[in-house]
Amino acid sequence: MVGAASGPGLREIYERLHRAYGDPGWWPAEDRFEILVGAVLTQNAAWTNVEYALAHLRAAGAMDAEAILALPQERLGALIRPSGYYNVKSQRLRALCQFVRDAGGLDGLAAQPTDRLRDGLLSIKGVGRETADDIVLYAFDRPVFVIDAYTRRIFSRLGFVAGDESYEALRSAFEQALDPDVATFKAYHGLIVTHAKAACNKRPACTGCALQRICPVGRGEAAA
DNA sequence: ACCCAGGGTCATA
DNA sequence: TATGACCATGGG
Repeated sequence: MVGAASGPGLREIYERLHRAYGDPGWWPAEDRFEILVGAVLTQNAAWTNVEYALAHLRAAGAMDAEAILALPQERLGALIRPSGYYNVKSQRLRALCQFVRDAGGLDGLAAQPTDRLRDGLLSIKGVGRETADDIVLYAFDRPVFVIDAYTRRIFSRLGFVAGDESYEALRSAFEQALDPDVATFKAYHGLIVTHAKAACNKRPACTGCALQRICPVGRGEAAA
């Protein structure tokens, strides 16, 4: 599964990234509920745009499930407009808030075992695997490894995975290759995104980047 | 003007 | 299972 035939392991990749970028400070949020909202709003959207939307919700006093459920759909859409897909995402936010309410609030969710929590989140229309795992890891501090497009791209170029595995297969592989430490999982995903933005998502090849010789290069280009 | 971003759903085959 | 269309804004 995961693991190049030779060379550094997942743990050493993490060390290199951490050495280069420090603690990425993920997930940036003022409180736990904001992580749930941000996880939905950031779907296929730039985080800077999500910040505008989050600021609007805070300013409107709508940073909690009941307040959001009390908003007219159109009003909610207007508040989150900068994060894109506002018609879709306003419905997804409502569904998420309804789920939180039905579970007895965030404390009710926090009392659930990880599998039940994750399955519950996945049952929400508009919450897929990555969004659910963002929430489970960053808002509820459970050791699940978040897989995203960057993770696939970087680690397939590094030769750790083929890249076309199912989400669950990939998640399972990462979780079993690492000690189940929540703080490490949180930082690791943040570091992957930080690195992708800093180097591996750009052309030409990133000279002197954190992963050095094993660093992947730009999209669609062969490794040096 | 074009490309993309911290995805997910739905219809179709 | 696996493609493709669709959703929409702001920054490079």
